[in-house]
Amino acid sequence: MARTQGSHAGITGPRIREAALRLFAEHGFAAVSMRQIASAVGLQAGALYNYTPDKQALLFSLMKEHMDDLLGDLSRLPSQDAPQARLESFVRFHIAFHLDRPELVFIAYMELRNLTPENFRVIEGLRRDYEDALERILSDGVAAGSFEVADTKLATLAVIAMLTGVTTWYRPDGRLSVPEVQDLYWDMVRKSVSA
Amino acid sequence: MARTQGSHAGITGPRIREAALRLFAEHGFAAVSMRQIASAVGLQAGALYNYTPDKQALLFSLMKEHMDDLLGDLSRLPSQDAPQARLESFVRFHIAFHLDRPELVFIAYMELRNLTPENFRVIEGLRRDYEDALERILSDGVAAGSFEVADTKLATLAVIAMLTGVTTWYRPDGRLSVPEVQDLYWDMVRKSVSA
DNA sequence: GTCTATAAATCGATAGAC
DNA sequence: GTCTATCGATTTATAGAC
Repeated sequence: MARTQGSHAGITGPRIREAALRLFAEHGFAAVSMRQIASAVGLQAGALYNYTPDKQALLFSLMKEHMDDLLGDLSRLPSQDAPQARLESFVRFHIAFHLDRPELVFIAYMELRNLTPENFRVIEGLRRDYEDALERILSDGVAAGSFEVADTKLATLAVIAMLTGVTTWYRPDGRLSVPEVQDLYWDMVRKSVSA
Repeated sequence: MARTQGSHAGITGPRIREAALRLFAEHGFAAVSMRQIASAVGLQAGALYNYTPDKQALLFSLMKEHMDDLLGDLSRLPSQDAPQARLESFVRFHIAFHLDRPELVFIAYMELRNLTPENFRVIEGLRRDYEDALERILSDGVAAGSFEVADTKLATLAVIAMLTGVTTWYRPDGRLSVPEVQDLYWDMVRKSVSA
């Protein structure tokens, strides 16, 4: 089955998503026009609608794939270790994953309010699943006497907020390497939930 | 000097700022039109330009005032105490201040990219002043042997990120009171910088 | 100080040619 | 699959009456 002349299916789609990702992260979903996205890929605006039914679906698709990747990678972490080891794995994973895709992280947080209600519920549910995984580690650690945490739900949100904040300041050419950042954050998290 | 008929100077201005604040926080700066703001205050769009030269100045004004309030209140905290006491004051202050104005906090972080370059530099400088105040506390504590922090700059950003995250989940009618939240976060912060 | 009216530009999305 | 052209709505901001 030969491709139609001028067709770039399989390559144009991803390029559109990458351009949208970059532009949404830089200017915000509402501030970016379909014409801007098309221009960044070398297309006219109308051609975008061969790849997405509308602008909203493009945003949702980016966020959904991001959350699926996050939960997919998370599920591959060792889950039989002691709570302290699982917490360390979580901390190092969270930092590495988020530093690897700062634009997606930014969008997944900043553009929640630009999702339609039903799309919002989907993303919010996935986010909740992720939080629950960390809370489970903390609860197990408290039950085992490894951690001393007065409120596991609050501690979960506090740790995630602390770790995710790394994307706001980390620069690859900066003072610290990723492993150094992981070590420093792990040290703080470890102490914050210790007895 | 009698006021012109129909004039509401001194009351309309603040009402416009409050409406803009609420709408920006809910939908984002770029997604809110001057007509929406005017409508929320019972005006036509043109009337807004008696109070702000343009939409950008309205956003900047909200963010600038917020940062000035933050630094003003911060400067009134006791600064002669021991590092541990100063850190506790900072943590409790940060939480109380931010929970008291979640919409401004949200905007001051989310809409940075919608500021013009010169306006961005102003806000970024004030934010840096605030971070420096916390880093000073941590550095003093390390020098005094009260804290054990491997990297005071990273610890500063980590603590601020953790604390500011409270605005994303706290609800006044929720499970925890503000003092309870302050206690829980202070416990985690205290341990995270301890020896 | 607020209004109506409007300028000038841009928006998302669609239709139809190729 | 991409193009040109366009619809209809909306945008910021301004001009001028009152």
